[in-house]
Amino acid sequence: MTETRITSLDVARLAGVSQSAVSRVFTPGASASKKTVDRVRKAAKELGYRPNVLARAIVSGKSRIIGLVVAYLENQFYPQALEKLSNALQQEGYHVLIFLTSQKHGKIDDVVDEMLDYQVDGIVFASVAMSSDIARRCQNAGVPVVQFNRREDRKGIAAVTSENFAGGKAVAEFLLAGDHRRIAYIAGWEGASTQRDREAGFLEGLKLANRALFAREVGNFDFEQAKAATRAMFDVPEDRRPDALFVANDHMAFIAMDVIRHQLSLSIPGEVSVVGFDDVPLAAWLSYNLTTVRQRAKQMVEETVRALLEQIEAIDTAITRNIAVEAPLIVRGSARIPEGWTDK
Amino acid sequence: MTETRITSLDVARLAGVSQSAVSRVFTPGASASKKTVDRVRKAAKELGYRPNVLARAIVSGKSRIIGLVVAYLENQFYPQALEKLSNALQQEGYHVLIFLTSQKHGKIDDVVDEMLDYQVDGIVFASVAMSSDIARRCQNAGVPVVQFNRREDRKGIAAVTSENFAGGKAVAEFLLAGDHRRIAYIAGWEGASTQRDREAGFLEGLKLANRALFAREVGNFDFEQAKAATRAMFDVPEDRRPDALFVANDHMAFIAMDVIRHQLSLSIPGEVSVVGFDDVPLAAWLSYNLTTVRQRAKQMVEETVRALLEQIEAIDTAITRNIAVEAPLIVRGSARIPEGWTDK
DNA sequence: CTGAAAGCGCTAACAG
DNA sequence: CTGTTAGCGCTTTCAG
Repeated sequence: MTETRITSLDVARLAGVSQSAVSRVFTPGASASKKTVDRVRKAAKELGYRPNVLARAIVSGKSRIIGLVVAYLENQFYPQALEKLSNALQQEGYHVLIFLTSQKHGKIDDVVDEMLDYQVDGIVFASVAMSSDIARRCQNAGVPVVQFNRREDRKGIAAVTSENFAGGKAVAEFLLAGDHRRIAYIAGWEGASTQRDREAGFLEGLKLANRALFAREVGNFDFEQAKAATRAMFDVPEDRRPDALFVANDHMAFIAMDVIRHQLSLSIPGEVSVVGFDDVPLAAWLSYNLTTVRQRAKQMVEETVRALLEQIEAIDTAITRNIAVEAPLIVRGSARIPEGWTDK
Repeated sequence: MTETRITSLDVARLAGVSQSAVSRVFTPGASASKKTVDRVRKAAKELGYRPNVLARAIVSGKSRIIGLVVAYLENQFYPQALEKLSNALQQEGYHVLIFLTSQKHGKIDDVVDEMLDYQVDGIVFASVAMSSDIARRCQNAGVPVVQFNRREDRKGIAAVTSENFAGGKAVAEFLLAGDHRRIAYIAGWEGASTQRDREAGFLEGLKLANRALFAREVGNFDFEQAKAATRAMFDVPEDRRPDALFVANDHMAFIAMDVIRHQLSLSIPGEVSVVGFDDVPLAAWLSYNLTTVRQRAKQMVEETVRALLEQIEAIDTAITRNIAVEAPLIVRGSARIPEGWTDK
């Protein structure tokens, strides 16, 4: 076996045409006579030739690689989104260079440099905080950026999220309708727009009914912290214990449920109603059967890809904008269902 | 803002040296006087220069990209492994081009072509069936391959797995020691070596005690199929119902537990003991608290990276071999614990 | 439509 | 150690 790379020149020789003819045949916006095309294709197949993407990238400036930065895959929402995103981009002829990174500050700057080194055609930041410096660097390099599941107030970066505010508000309305008296909230990382928007919507919903939050803890989207937060909130005398809990995402809601049920032996939804946010597959499993707000991952991904390609192929007018996908409340069994409640 | 790429030539001019001097400074096996290095580095920093990885790849033949093919991310074991793998490779200066693909036959062939197009330095196949054709194509292209969590009997491809046979056997011993009478098994996809090895070890364990399997169904590592399999197995008169169940992986074990507990109202481990395989994070959560065999993802990843780099940097003798990582039984609460049982 | 020629940005001999 | 000189495999003018 050869181990030698077959080049367009090899094909050209076999087909009896020039090397540039071969190039044209394999270039989308080509122009070649049917005769040439046929001969080249035949020779190419015979040799098993495939254009060298790297060489093409270097000269055309388009690598057809999209950089993807994800902070952590523990929360089931991200693997799921990653899977969809990868498939959608592959569909469009792009490939995904993946970077998993902690939120650590220096780290992410390095990551951006490394992506730029590969001349990625675009970058998706999934739920990672972005310094304005990063945005600037990407812009300088002419690389489109879109944020997935987090938005920045700062203008100029496209972002795709759910309607987090509306989702949070809907949870408040649902809990209120269920006649809950002591409504509590476990927050995610307060630097995250998702967290802020969900909480703001939730509080707005309470406020419209002239009600205030009964208790609040911060779980930081982290497993251990959410566990501690739940214990702090519920391991108290009964009269100070919440009867309803909204958790900023499903991942934390699960551990909250575990603590409430298995460590404190309280019944859900009998003594405590729990509502989450995301609707990851696990939420539907019978052990949790979690009432939650659904993030439509598929739509979010579609919008992300659209926003990205729009910028990449932009003749000029790529309007960077924030897109929010509708997020419906999915009623299951972890929270008391108000009498006569019907899903919309 | 410029938008123009800074090249080594720009740096050379500013530093007052030749272009190749710049190249040398940025090439690991370089040789340049301290003076040159300093001047180049300074000029580079001033311009914000970074070598173009693609150009480097094309001429050096090394892209420092590793292709990763994963079948599905639903099973928590894979996101977890992916995260570790990505980090480990980044540590070594490699980057991961990720391909998520169904097992569909044509698909994976295309994927390999696409990776080869990018001149990946190596490929990791995580739990995907490999045709011998694929192996050959990679070998032809001189691209090292290692399989993660699946091995092929065919020689010539390195593979990293757990000690699946021993793990399965340990489960049998544990269940036997727990005095279970009707021991059942839910299998994964029968084309997978992991499935075969786990089952073979399990059966061997039973056989050594002169016992046979009481019932067997196939779950194919699939959520819905595992659900159906569990129902078929347990929704029967009590005298035909197993009192112990080994499931080929945690992912299926969870749904089995849900069906047993919440649909059939049987108690675990009171009426049925359940044991899984993988020890994904969810297994430790209180709702499941699953006794299972641990796959040491960290070690598996380390071995994978080692095997890969060994082949990539191979002077010549890269012995392709199968590596099996020890897989200990983790005793939790989903299966009756034999009296006097102590973890080793 | 086609071939010749000029690069893309970089590494790797090769003489000094 | 350094600069000069060839390329790597491909796209893209530019004349025909």
